[in-house]
Amino acid sequence: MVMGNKERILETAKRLFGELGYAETTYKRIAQDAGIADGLIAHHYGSKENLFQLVEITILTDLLRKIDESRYYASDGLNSVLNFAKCILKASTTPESGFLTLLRCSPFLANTAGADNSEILAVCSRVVEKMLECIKAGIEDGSIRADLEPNLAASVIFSTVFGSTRARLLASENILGLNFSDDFYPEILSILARYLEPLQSTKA
Amino acid sequence: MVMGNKERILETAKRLFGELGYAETTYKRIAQDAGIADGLIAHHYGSKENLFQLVEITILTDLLRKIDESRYYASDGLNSVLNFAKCILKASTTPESGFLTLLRCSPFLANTAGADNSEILAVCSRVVEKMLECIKAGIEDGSIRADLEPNLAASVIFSTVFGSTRARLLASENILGLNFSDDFYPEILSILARYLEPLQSTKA
Amino acid sequence: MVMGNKERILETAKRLFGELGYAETTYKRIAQDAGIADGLIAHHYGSKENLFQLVEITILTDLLRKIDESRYYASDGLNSVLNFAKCILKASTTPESGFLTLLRCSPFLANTAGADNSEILAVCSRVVEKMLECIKAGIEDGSIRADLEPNLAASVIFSTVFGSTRARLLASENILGLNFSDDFYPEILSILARYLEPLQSTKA
Amino acid sequence: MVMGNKERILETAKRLFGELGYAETTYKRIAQDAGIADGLIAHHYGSKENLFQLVEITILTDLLRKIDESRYYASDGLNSVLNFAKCILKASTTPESGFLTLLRCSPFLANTAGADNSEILAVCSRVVEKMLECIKAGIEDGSIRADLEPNLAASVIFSTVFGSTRARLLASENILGLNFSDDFYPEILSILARYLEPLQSTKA
DNA sequence: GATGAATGAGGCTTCATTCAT
DNA sequence: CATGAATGAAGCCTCATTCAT
Repeated sequence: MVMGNKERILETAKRLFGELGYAETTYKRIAQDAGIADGLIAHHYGSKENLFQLVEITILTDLLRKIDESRYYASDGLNSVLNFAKCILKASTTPESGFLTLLRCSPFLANTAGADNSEILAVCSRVVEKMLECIKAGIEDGSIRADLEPNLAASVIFSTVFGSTRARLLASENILGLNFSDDFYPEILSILARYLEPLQSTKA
Repeated sequence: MVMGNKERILETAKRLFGELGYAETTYKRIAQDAGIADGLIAHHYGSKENLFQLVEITILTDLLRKIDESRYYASDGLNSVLNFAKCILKASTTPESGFLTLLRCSPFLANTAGADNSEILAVCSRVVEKMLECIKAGIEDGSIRADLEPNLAASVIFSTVFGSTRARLLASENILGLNFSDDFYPEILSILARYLEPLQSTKA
Repeated sequence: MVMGNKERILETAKRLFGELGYAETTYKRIAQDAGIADGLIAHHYGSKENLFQLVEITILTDLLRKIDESRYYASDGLNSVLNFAKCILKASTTPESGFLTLLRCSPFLANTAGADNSEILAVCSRVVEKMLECIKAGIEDGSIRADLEPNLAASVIFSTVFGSTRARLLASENILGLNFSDDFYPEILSILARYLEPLQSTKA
Repeated sequence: MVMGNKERILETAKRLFGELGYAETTYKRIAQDAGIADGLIAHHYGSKENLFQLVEITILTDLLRKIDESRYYASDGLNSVLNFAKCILKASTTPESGFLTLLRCSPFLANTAGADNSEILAVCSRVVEKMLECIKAGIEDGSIRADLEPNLAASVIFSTVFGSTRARLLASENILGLNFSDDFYPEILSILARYLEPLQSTKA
């Protein structure tokens, strides 16, 4: 199937926002990389801010779908949380997912002052709520320890997962002396598992 | 003591880079906020990129000093690692520290393509190495479990700590539905402690 | 035929570089005189330096064409050299030729340090080589005295011809007490002719 | 003798105007090269334009003195003209003379529009008049052919001499394919001599 | 005399956006 | 839908010049 110009612009923008950041991704650059005329971008998407938001929403929506799929394979609440985390970690290693854009240009950080983020925030909220659901289900079914406050746990999980993807990105750009080996993500997941699981001592 | 213009520019820039990000922090804005003429910035600091790097280095160096101080109070390797983490978490709640700038404009993300980051990276490396020292000392003195690979542990710690500061920042900007309560940072610290400590079962 | 904006910019720049020199020919001035917006200059020509080089090349190329034409009317080598000189002298009295720009902003003198002149120099070299051809042809056909070293002769001819156009320009700007009468260029040509011709004594 | 700051500024400026041209010779650059503070230039010389004019006048006055000296050695009018030319050619090969500045920043071409050149022009006029004197003396004493119109002859001489110094400069900057050998200036002088001398045939 | 901080105008250039074709 | 010329605001930076010390 041939990709239409409109879609090609979106794909190119998704990649460039991730590689260059919001400010350095220009209309001209997008047009060049997509092989179309400057004006066509505005023609299809209006403003740069608008295009950016659409990119973010697309990425988040795709991620959300993946997360939903992953739940299907989870045997209990704990596993649905861990699968959730795995989805995010996997996206961070999949260039086409556009996850890089999320990291570089967090909707919160990249946009021009005063822009209307409400749409993006709505999708973000859905992600958060889905996580809360998973946690609560885990507490319910006994796979997650009952003394956890769901909101706090969600905060911990998101910060740990996104923190590790971001750290890995920085390391991959050759910045710190640290090597992020293949053990890194598994280590993060095991920490999360230990954090969520009921105390093992009782099992022994 | 009265602050000279040169220092005032640096302070203003530190704040603005944190609040607005690199791209939206303009000469004009800095000059207005500092109450001086546009040209003075270039006079004292050469270029925007240069000023930015100086800001980052200042922040990182201050942080490094705090970390060194914190080690004085640590009884063993484990505690020096945890104090290290506490220093970073504390900086994230101290506006004057400029930590916000670090989060928004990671040296890795903010600068224009092709800039020379070597100086900043040198300071970053010192932070990383200091952490590695702490971990190794802990393994040596038995306060940290011996089966940990120091590099992997450092990766985990940095990603967890910076991830949590970043998540808290995003939440503080009212972005997610999550409330980051006062329990959040303690929770992060306790997770790290559990991750590093030798297995408790022997104590029982 | 209506002149497009792109061409109008080039024409305006050609004139202004000649009248004001490189440094004082500003984007704003070009835009005003051409009746277009500042940004259009960069849009069409990239940079001021680039525009300047294009102007120079255009002028030199036009001159080269005239020189080629003039050769058609030359009966022998000597005449082709003299026609060559006449072409340059004529250009210096033809405002549209842009010759003034050549005098004011010699490629050698006007550009900012470190610019890439190679293209201009290539055209210059073609002018020089064409002159050498003419001289050698004249020596061959006996119309130019055989004891002349072609390189030296070319140096003399160029310095004399360009020197006279430059002196005339300065005088025309009312600078010296000297009046450059209509006899001036003919006098220069006759000096060149005497310099090149075989000794007349043989004719007598 | 130690050079005072004021004099050092003048010397440095003389050199830099020659090397860089008017526009690219900045206060900062002069101050750096002279090893003094920025503000001192304005303190001593007022404006850049003023400093430039002083430089030019200094150069021209020095040249005028040399020309006067050369006349002392001339046996007749023709020789005084040729010595005059020799003085100029010699200055063009003497860096300290500042002649380069005359070539690069002809008073006529370099200054900002609307500047008051009257002082420089006065010195220029003295140079021109001195040349006219020499020519007339030569006609008077029979060493220069009587049918020459003095003004025209002066124009020819100046344009030829300055033209050759300028061409040599361009060549020395490696610009054309032409090599300006040591024969060049002698050739120019011999052409001038032939131009001025009474017809030799009568002597034979 | 000497310093160098400070000013502010202006230069080149980039860029999102508009619009005629 | 598509092009790319055109706009003009704004950004970074340079620079001559002033001035307090």
